[in-house]
Amino acid sequence: MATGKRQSLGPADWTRAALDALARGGLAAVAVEPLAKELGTTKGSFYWHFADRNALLAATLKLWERRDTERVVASLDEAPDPLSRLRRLLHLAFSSVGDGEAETAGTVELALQASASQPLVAETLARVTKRRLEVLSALYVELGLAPARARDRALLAYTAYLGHAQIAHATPDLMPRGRAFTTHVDDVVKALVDVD
Amino acid sequence: MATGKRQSLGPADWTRAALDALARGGLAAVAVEPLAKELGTTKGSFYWHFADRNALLAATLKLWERRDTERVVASLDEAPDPLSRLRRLLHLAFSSVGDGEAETAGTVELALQASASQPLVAETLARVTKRRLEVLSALYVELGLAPARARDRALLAYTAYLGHAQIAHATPDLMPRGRAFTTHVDDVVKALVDVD
DNA sequence: CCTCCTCCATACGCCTCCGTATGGAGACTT
DNA sequence: AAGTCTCCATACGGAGGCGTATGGAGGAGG
Repeated sequence: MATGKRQSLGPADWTRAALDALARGGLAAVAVEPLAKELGTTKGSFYWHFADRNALLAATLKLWERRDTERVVASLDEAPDPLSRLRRLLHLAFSSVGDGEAETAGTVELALQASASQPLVAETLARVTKRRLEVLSALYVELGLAPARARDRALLAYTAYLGHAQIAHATPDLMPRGRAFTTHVDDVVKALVDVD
Repeated sequence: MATGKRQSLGPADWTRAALDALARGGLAAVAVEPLAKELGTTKGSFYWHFADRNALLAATLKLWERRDTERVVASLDEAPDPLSRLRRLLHLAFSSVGDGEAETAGTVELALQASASQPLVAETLARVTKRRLEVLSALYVELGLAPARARDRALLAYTAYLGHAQIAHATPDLMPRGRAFTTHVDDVVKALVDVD
């Protein structure tokens, strides 16, 4: 009977905090003692629920991957024709990355991308990226492209998204703002959808 | 040995080693004691030539930026017409990033991109990115695009390059190999050059 | 030869993080 | 009420990094 309102912490609290820290400060920020301080507790609590830091990392990555998968399949509906779906998907992805100041989306992904030397990170990143590429590729196939070319275009679209997120995060001053941002996204989507 | 005839180390040796370490292990690898061990010396040497770690970082970033600038202006010649130049530039950039195993180019850039929280890093990264975008933008203008659209296309090309490098570095298994890689790059260049 | 000045080695204190050991404070059972 | 189990606090040892202090080794100059 653990559900309900317990005042004591569970593993879920730690993974949630770790995911937050990961988004804010990268992989290095997923550290036991700082997280403990942030949660108002001590390491004693952590090492009760987890074997070591790596176990927390694994759980955190799992949580992120699960959320991401849900998000992907969720956004896959809406709009019947493939062209609209692709447009909508790209537009959402590129817009969410960060106009102005709100930089909520994609920061975890960038943090992981930066720490791909860690095997655990590399694995989950590979899985997620693979899945996204498959989704994109399928959409291009629906648009009438041959599988090989569809995969190329999917890769281009995804790399563009990645770099877009990268710029928006690292050097946001070089990203157009407000109206210019909107037109830029429109232009990008147009270029990526256009399959001559 | 190579440069002068001094067997004692100078600041240049440290910055070169630091740049290497930066490419290999990211910003965290630019650490005094590990570098000292690698150079076969101790911290005593380092703190004679530099005030602190931050000074080394500044010098290292400066070195990279200088090299990068030279590389950019050097690759800007060759080929008379703008379309050939753009093609050549993009092809070079995307190809150098890492077919197969050789991952020499762009790793420093990715390391910096990952550590943009550091103000020093953010500054130099912004300068370099800005300059590259200007070069690309100018090329698109030469191709006949209006300045605003040229800048959008330049940003798209650069973000695609960034993401391309990102994928090649973090999840190289998802990048086509050999012949497929070549055709992919061709396809990408074609899509980026095409300005309908 | 002696001295000074450059360059580096060694040793130290401080900090942050990891992981372990151990001793409770509560709650829950019997 | 006593025992037991869950969860956490505290204390400890170790590793690795930063920066400082201090003492040479060795050549340049007098």
